[in-house]
Order: sequence, then C-alpha cells, then structure tokens
Amino acid sequence: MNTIPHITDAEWEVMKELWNKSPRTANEVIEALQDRTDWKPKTIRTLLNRLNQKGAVSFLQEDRVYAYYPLVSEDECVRAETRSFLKRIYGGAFKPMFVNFLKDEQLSEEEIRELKRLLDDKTK
Amino acid sequence: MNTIPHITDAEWEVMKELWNKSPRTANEVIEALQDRTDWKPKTIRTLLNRLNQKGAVSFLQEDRVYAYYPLVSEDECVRAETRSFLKRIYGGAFKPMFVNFLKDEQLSEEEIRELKRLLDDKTK
DNA sequence: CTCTTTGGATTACAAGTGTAATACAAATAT
DNA sequence: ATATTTGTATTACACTTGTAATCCAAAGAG
Repeated sequence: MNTIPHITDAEWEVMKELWNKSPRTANEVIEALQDRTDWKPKTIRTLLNRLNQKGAVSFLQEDRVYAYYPLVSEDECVRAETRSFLKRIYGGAFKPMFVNFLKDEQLSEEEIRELKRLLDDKTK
Repeated sequence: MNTIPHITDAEWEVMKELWNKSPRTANEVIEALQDRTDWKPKTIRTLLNRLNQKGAVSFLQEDRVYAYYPLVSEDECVRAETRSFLKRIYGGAFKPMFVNFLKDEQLSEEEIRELKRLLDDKTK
C-alpha cells in the first residue's frame, strides 16, 4: 500500500529540508532554501503544495500557519530512486554500475579499503 | 563542446537498441523493441525523431529508408546520468550510495567476492 | 471598524514527455 | 496511369515540471 510518490528534482530539495528537521513552517523551509537555491517564496510554496497533494508530506496547523513534515522517509525515497535509476540505466544490475563507477572515479587507497570493509561486514 | 543531450526514459530504450547495434533502420529498431515494450511503431518513430533533433543520433539514407546510429556513446551517457543521479540523491558522494545499496540488496557470497576483486584490481 | 499585510489556495504558462494520429510524398501494385 | 502501401514529417494532446503570479480570507495596524 505504501507506494512512494515520485518526487521531482525541485521537490527533492524541499524534502531534504524536511528530512533534516521537521515539522517546519513554509517560511522556515523558504528561509532554509534561500542559500542553496534562488527560488522565490511562492515557488517553494507551490512545491510544498504539490508534495502534499502527492502524499509525500503533511502538515500540522499551528496558529494560522502550516508546519510541514514528511510522510515518506528519506531512506525509502532514496532506495526507490536508486532502484529506478539502476533499472533504467543498468538494467537493474548493480555490478555494471559499480564497474563503471570504478572506471570513472579515482578512489584513494583509504576509500578502497573502506569499501572492502563494508563488503566484509556484509559477509557476516 | 560535446554536451550530452538529456535522454528521457523512453528515449533511453531506443538508444539502448542503437548502442547495441547500429546503424539500424526505424523498422529494425521498432521490431527489436516489440518484445520489451508495447509501444506503437509511430511512437518509436517519434522517439527516433526527437533523438535526432536533440543531436543524440543521426542517420544514413539507405534506399528510401533511414538507418540511425548514435552520436553519443553509451559510456558517456551512462556516466552523465550516474553523476547527475549521485548529485541529486546523495550529494555527489559514491560511498553513501554504496552503503545504502548494500543495506538494501542481498548479494551472494560470489558477488561480494567479485566486487572485492574489482576493488583489488583498482589498487594496482 | 476599515486598511494593509500575510499566508494559503487557485491559476498560469511554457517546455518537456509519453504516446500516438494524420498528412504527404515516393515506391509499388495493378 | 491510378490506387495503395509505406516511410518520413508534421501535428496532437494530456500530464508533469519548473517557476511563479494572482486571488482571497484572516490577522494585525491604526
């Protein structure tokens, strides 16, 4: 039942704020986003509205003002996005993506050890 | 100069066919996609057209028929998409994504060994 | 009590996308 | 030479997304 709504790029920025701390009023979210974006307040209100309509957030009414909070966790959204990305680009397989990434990116010795450690933990 | 055009989900399916083998006529692409999708031939022609317009593919005229081929490599598209995905969801860092994926997915012993081997190769 | 401000609700509007159908010209069949 | 088929070009149309502006009601200012 708990289908995760699709969150667009712009909406994602708003969600990040709410995942970071919630509930927060529209104005609080707007202020928080002033640094990272150049969106007008109205734009951010639109995004909050759409997120509400698609069931990604809800709000409490404090005074005359809404305080929004997420209805979907960052974790599940991240996983959903990752899965759909992997499916689209790599046919769902992690390994090719991993290989490709390794080709592309140069990781430090330390990072490589780190990743191996993570794999080790997985074995147990 | 070589900016990679944005390739949509549907277009990506078409590109996969052309990356797989090219040049191919519209009809060949259409036939190849009959299995994997339920798109009408006209739809696929539209996609080929759009890909052409955005500079992702071009074509040779054979007889009266176009044979399409990619202008952008799978590799660069995949990398571009991966980067933008990582940026959007994980703030650009690979490790959190890796961690998250490991949490989510159960890999076989063999797969884990495989990944470790890949990391080993990287060290040399 | 009216005037202004402010927050939420509604509306806007162009570009991009999914998903085709229609129009047209050339090749083919008759 | 026409009629039909077939491939390409053009057009369609609703939904999503980015990016707001306008409308309206309630709260606060005077």
